[in-house]
Formats: sequence, structure tokens, C-alpha cells
Amino acid sequence: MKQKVKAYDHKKIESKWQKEWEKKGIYKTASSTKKPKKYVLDMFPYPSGQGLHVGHPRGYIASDVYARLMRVKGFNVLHPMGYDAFGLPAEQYAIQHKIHPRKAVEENVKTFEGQLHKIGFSYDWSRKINTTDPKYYKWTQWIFLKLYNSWYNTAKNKAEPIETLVKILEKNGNEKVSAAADLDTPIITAKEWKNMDKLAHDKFLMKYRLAYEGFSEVNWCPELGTVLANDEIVDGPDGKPVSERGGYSVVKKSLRQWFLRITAYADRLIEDLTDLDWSSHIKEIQKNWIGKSEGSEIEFLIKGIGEKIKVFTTRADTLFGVTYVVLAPEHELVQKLLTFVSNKNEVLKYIEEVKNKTEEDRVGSKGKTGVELKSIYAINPVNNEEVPVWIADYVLASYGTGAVMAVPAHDERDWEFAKKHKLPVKEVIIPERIDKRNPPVAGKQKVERQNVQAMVKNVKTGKYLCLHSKKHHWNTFPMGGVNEGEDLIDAAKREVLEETGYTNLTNAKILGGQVRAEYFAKHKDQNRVSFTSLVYFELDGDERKEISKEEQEENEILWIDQRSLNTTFMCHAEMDVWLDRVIKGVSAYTDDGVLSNSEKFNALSSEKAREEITKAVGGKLVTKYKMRDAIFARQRYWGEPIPLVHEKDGTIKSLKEKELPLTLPNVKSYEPIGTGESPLAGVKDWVKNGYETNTMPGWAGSSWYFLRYMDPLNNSKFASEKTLKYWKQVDMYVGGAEHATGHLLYSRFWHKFLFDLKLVPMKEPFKALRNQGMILGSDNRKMSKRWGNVVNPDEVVATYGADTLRVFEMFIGPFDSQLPWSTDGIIGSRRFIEKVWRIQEKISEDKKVVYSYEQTLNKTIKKVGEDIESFNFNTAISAMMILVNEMDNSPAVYKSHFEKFLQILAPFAPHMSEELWRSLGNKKSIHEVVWPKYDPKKLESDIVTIVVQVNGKLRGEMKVSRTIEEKEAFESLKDNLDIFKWIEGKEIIKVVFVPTRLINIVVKG
RNA sequence: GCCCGGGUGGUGGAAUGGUAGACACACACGACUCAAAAUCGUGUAUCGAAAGGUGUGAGGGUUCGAGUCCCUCCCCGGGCACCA
Repeated sequence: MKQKVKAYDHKKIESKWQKEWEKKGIYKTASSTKKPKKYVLDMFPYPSGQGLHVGHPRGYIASDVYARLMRVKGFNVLHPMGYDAFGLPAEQYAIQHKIHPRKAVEENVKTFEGQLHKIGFSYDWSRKINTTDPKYYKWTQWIFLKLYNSWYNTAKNKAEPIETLVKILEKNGNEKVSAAADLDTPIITAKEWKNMDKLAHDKFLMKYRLAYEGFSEVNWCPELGTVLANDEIVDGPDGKPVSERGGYSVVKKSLRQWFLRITAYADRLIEDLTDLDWSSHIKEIQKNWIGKSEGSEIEFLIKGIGEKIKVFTTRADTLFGVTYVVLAPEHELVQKLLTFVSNKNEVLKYIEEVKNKTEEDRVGSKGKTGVELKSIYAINPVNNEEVPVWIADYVLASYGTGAVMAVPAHDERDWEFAKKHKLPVKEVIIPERIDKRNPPVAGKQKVERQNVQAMVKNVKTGKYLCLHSKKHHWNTFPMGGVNEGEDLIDAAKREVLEETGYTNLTNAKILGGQVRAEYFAKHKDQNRVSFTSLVYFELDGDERKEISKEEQEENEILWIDQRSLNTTFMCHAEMDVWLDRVIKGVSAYTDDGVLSNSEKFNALSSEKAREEITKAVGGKLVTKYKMRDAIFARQRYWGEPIPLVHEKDGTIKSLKEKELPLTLPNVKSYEPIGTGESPLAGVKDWVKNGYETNTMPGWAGSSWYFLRYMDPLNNSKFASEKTLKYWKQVDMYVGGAEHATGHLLYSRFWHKFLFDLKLVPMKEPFKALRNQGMILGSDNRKMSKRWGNVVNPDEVVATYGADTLRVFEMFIGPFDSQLPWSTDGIIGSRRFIEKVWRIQEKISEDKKVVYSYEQTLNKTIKKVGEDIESFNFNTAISAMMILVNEMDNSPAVYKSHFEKFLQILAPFAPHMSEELWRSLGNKKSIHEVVWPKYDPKKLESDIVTIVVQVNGKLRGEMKVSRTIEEKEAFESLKDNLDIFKWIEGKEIIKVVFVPTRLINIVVKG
């Protein structure tokens, strides 16, 4: 009984339900705090003038699908949207079009919101925020003041109000204060503190504040008239740095800045990554960015001069291998040493050269340049050896102590430098390998042996001599033990002769140093520690002597080309070390190992030696980070004003809470005033009041916005304690991976700070994070006006409908993959939607019939729920397509089956599923009814198809009972002649049976 | 250079160590139609007439069985980049 239905009209349906949902407010977050909650958040957009392209909603659709599932699973869901609208683009747009940036933002927000509404998202729009709203940025300023008025107590490992520091200073001075502070902070007594005036107090405390003023060489962009953060700079076409926005050139300039002391949180920012449900990729990026390295600070006395060079090294275990010491050319000690240097002119010339080098010249220069400070010698504290001192630009003044001890044998850069400047190389670390095939056995006797291996190259063929062991089926070089008093080369020659008979060995060279290996020697029932050396020979002539019968029986001689060496050598753990060092020509061994040439520390492991040697020379174990404090100032108009007042006496006063927000004044021009100061410096009243003229950077407002959504209208707090306690943190955060070292790191930092002050209940803001891949143009390039490959979602919605767009964007591929937009592909999603629409023609209410798709239906309900939770949207849709195809092939579809299907489709295609759901007579919205349950009994059928393999090869399949056992399955094989012929008359060695899956018969021959 | 991802048909992609290519696009043929569109059906890795063989970047290994695990190499994408 086919019922004729109206054609699918997406325009009508979608606008109808969008209005209805808004009227009924079905997506409003409940104010109740009794239900379990889920906070599902999108990274809020920067409303640019371009509007959205189809790549933007990908993440929004995903989070919407997820939020919808959570809602019908019974959670109180907070799923808000807002705008991050301060920053350069709006300002630039304002300059170009001579309108107030606020106006530009308003227009852009309107465009964006119109686009978003058409896609049918389930946001609670009543919670919308905008970072440029004074009611919002009042709290951004408020948090800034908290940072300004706090210091980081490393003893308690948390931030505290600055007053607690002042109290300590008044009482005891700062000798015992352990804090994250400027490096040049002097040690003062309580008395000294008391004797300081107000300005001196101010200056002193600035060294501790978490938001502090300072001067710094910054990336200055003359065209934009502003300073840029590292992550706002990209490589230009000629390799020189340019601004990400606009592509203008960037140079260094020293400017007054505000900084946030994010480095105080470096350790916790790494530490707390562990428990986050984020992709390991993003965690890795953050870890690298923070760049923690644990090492030692060791002091080298300078001979005859009362000075010391303090170096930072992560490899104190290589201290005996130091052959020279290097200072950064900018190191302050260099100036002091100049008077004692005998080649002063040369040194001065080099320093001048380095100064004029651009960053790229310095970093990119292939040859390592440097100059020796002649007549200056550093004394190695571990053995009193005198080593030369150099300055070289491969040592950075800004990292560690600006000085390094050079160990060319075990550091790539030192090795290159040493090679170029003919400095000695001293090996002190022996590589160590544990043979994975024959690992040492606990409790067995341990015997040390000196071994030698011979690498023999046939000059004519370029191949290498190997032995194939007939017994063990492995390949080795000729090898054996070194006899008492025997020279390595002689021993190697002897082994080659004994094992292969070759005699014409020339050009002997000991290569690559020793390798220490531990293994279990079965034939002797003992653990062996072998120190193996590699001797290289060239074979000149084929002459061979007779070899013993045993040897003949044991090994076969093989000649192997260089490429195959690493693949054919399986038994010797040391091969990889040698292959790197000998064949690839890498000469410094930079991994850990066992110490040698290190007096009483010999035979210690690198790990232990680092500690013991550091201790022995009176060094200090320290931790360093690559990450620097974050510059928190822009010399622009369109940003949050920094709520500080510069008093006439030079001190700084923070505004009181009731004086916030400090709103942006109106200005005549938004153009940079060219001095490097912001347009605010040109506003008379502003300057007269002493207000800070820098504004906050773009990331200020986005570092805490997720908290404001919890309580967006609160006027007395950024969010009430009660709501913070209930919502706690974002449960699922969806956005682009490009924010890994910006927003995602800064937010974590701010959150931890607020946590320290007990202003938020959790130490991390985002429990789970999912990153969507970018959608590229159909030409596989980034969507941009420039390439003319931008696809506007409005057009797609108009042509195909929002439901189709949503389904397609989820179906296009794995959520985190970068994929090109396919104009052809979207038709498939539209067909799917239409097919669903047509199924209503054959709805049946006949309960007694068995419907062919029932098992698939149950499987699909299960799979779609699981797939949404794990963000595998593409396979969820494919599963629903399979189900719909089956329903389509079924003569009729039972009403409640169809309803269940509509429910699982609803998160993806909310409009059409609602339309069909209501037309079936349901009064309540499909988005408000609880997620359907599947029947576990109907997931599998009693008859299953199992695969028959013979020797692992597919030979057929057969239908058997679910519960069939191996014996029975094997018996029923005999009924199937097509399959049976493969085993008939053959000896069966083994039968592998995997219930409900396969049976594999292993036969001989 | 180092650290992460990844490499499967013409295309996007599927596959708890167990039938590789699900699902979709594209293409071809057929049905419906006066015709077209839409829709429906059939086919589409590769060699072979078939039986069967070969196939997941390359080469090896482990396993009854490898796209999946291990080793080596190549290529692509991303991150960091003289950070001692």
C-alpha cells in the first residue's frame, strides 16, 4: 500500500523547523544543575569580512551532532557560540573603509550568524558572547589585573597575590624566596627593602609579577606598525620572515612591552597534558614548543683569570670528552676576556660580523663559523684539563647560559665545528646494545669479552663479505674474540682467514669505535658482555687458503651489496650503530651508552653518570625550557585597553574593579602613528590620565571565553561560583589544530592561573579535544579568494539543503583528515536524504512480519551511537546508508523501525528527520526524545557465513550455525566438493578455527 | 637534521591479526520514457578464454593467516629547527 507523498522540499522544511525550534527554545540550556552535564564547545570564530566557506562549519557540524546525541542521551548540554572580534583584520578593514572597527565587527557578525543559522545548529544563542563587548572585556581586564598583581611561588608551585611576596620581603628579604622571576633579580635583605622608595619597590616587584613590563627585541612590522608574536610570522617567498597577515616584512626592534610569565607554568603545562583526552599529535606539538630539557650547569674556571664560564649541558656524562668550550658572541664574559685575548682584532671583527648577520644567515649558515679566544684556556673541572675557548654563533645567547662545553665525539654540532676548525675529538661513550633475539638471562654468570668483526669490501664488485650460518640461518661479518695481547687488526685478519680463507686484505681501518652488547650465549650457558670493534678491509684479489672442515660446514660465504647489509644482518645488535656511523658517514655518537676514558666513572651508564659527574664537579641539576614569556601587548587600537595607569612619579597603578571596564576611547584615525605606539598615544585625554597605550593581543579574550558562556550575563563576576562548580570544564572541544601553540596553550596557562587563585574548580579547561581537518578547494589548495576556489555554504544550502550539507561534510572522510571539497560528491548525500524521504511511502504497521533489515537496524543503532562518540562520523553515515538501502529493498518498513532510524539520523539531518517524525504522528520534537535502544539479541543471526581457507588462501565459504564447533565445521566441509577438492588426499597438519569467522586447513605440500 | 602523522581502485575512503576495496563519487551498459532528466537494475583492482594466479609505496621478517605486528628503505603531509 503505497502512499503518495509530497516531493522533498528542503527550503520549506528547513526554515519551518528552524523557526519552530527557536520559538519553542528546545536547545536552551537548562538552568537546573541537577542533571548530569556535558559542555560541548566550538572554537569561536573570528568574524572576518569574507564570511564562512564550507570548511568552517565542518567542526561546528561535528560538535552539533555530538551535542544533539548527548542531549537525547539525557545530559544537560551547554553548546554555545560567540565571536572573537578584537584584532588586526577588523582594524585593517576599518582603516581601509574608514569606518569604526566596531561597526565592521557588527556587520561581519551579522553575516556570520545568518550563515550559521541556515545550517540548523543547536546552539543556545541566548548565551552569545563577543570579546569586544565592554561587558565582556571588563573581565578580560579583570583577569589581567589578577595576573599583574600575582607572583609565582615555585616552592608551593602556584601563583599567589603579590601581597604575600611583599610581606616576605618586609620580613626576610628575598634570599629564601623561590619564585619564577627575572634572571637579574638581585638578592636583597629586609632592610634594603625598607630603605627603597616607592618607585624602587615598584621596579623590584615588576621582576616577580606574572604580567610585567619590560623591554625586548621584538618582531617589528613597519607596514602594520605593530609588533607580532612568533606564531603570527611565517616564511615569505624568499625565506625571510613576513607577517602572516598581509605578508609584510618583519625586522627586529627594541620596544617597551608587557609580558605574561607563562614560563612559570612550563612544567605544569607539560605535566598535565598526560590526563587530557587530546590527540597525541597536539600534545607533542605543545611539548616541543615548551621544550623542556633537564641538564646540568657546570662551571669551568678560566686559567689565570678570576673568571668562570658557566655552561649548560644535558650531557654531563660526556664531560671527559670536552675538547673546547664555546661562548655565544654576545656573552657578557667575552667583553671582560677581551683584554687577555691575544687576537683581539680578529675577535672584535667576528663579533661585528655576527651582529650584522640576519637571523636566517645565522641559523641557515651551513658551515659553522667561530673564532678562538687565543691565550684563554678553560679548566675542565673533572680532570683539570685545559681546553681552548671559542666564540661561535651556533651558540645562542638566549638559551641556557649562553655557553656550552663542546664534545665533538658525541654532539653533532660540536662535531661539525671541530671538523671544520680542526679541533680534537675524544670518545667517551661506548654505544650499548642489548641483543633482542638473545637477551641476557637473569641469574646467569656474566662474562666480558673483547670481540672483533671484519667488514671486507671487494673493491671490484663493491660488495661486502658475509657469512651465512647454516645452523642459525643468520648472516654476520666474519667475527670472533680478540686473544690476549693481540692487536685488533691482526685478530680481524685471523678471523677472516679462519672463516673464509681470504688473504689479500688491505687498507685496514678501525671504524666507529667500540659497541658494548649484552646477550645470552646459549652454548656456554652464560651472559656475555662483548666490546666489539669493527675493522674495515678492502679485498684485493681472490686468493683463498683452504679452511677447516668445521668452518666449511658451519658457514656459507655470501657477498652482499651495501644496500642490503642492514636488512640481511639480523643477529647483531651493534649493526645499526655501525651502519649509521660507518656507512652513512655520521660520526658523532649522540645516544646514551657506557662511559669509557672517564677514569673512575668508566663503565657507568650515561644516565647514572650525568648525576654523579655533575655532583663530583659541584655542578647543579637544572631544567631549561625553549618557551619564552609571552608578549602581551600590541601597538594597535582595536584591542582591550590594559587597565593600568602610569603615574607621574613613574610608578604604575592598577585600576580598581569598580573602575572596569576601561573602555576604548573614540579616535580620529586607526592608523598606527608610526612611532611604534598605538593610536591611543595620540588621544589627549587618554595620555593625560596616564593610561597605558598598549592594548592586549588577540589571544587575550579567547583565553577564558569558555568560562563566560557558563554565566554570560553576570555583572558582578566573570561567572558565578555555582555555575563554575556545575559546568567545571569543557567536556568536548572542537576546533582546528593550528591553535596548538597559541590559543590552546595560552588558555591552559590562564586557566591554571585562575585555578591557583581558586577562581575555577579545575586545573585544565578542555578535557577532550578533537581537531577537524581543513577542507581544501577542489583544486587541493587552501580555500581562498586568491585561488577562486571558495565554496560558500549558503549556495550549497540553497541548492541541496542544510541536511545534505551536514551529511556530506560528515561523510566526506575521517574528521581529522584534510580533504578537498567535491562538488560531485555532494549529490550522493542528497540522494541518500531523498531515499530516506521516499521510504515513508511504504510504512507498514504490520507487527507480525519479519523485516529483512531488522538485524542491520539493530547493528546500525549501536554503531551510530558509538561512532558519534568517537567522532567517526563517516562510518556512521555509511552504516546508515547500508540500512537505508536495505529498507529500500524491503517491500515494507515497519513504522517504529523507521522512527528509530529517524532518531539516529536526526543529529546529522535534524530538519528532515523532524519533518518525517512529526508526519508519522509524533507530537514531541524528535530532538527531545530519548536515543533509541538496540536489541542485543538481534545483532547477530543464527546462521553465519564462515570463510574456508586452505593454507591461508581463500577457497570458499559456507553457511553454518552460529554455535558450530571446529569438528562439526570440519565435517561439513566434506559436503562441499568445490572446497573439499583442495584438501582431498592431502595430509592435514593443522586446522585453525575461528568461531563465526573462518576455518583454515593447513595441508602439506 | 629531529619529532609526529600518513601511503589501499579512476576519485573520497572502509576493514577488533581472519573474505582487502564496505559506503559513496565517477564511468559503462540495461530498464522506464516519444525523448531527456530523475529513478531503478547490472558491472567496474589486475593478468587470464577458463581453472586459477597476482595485488594495500618497496624489500625482508614473525604467523596457519599481515593493509593491520617487527626491521630497513622510499615518498607525501604537519610540527620543531644550531635549544647544547
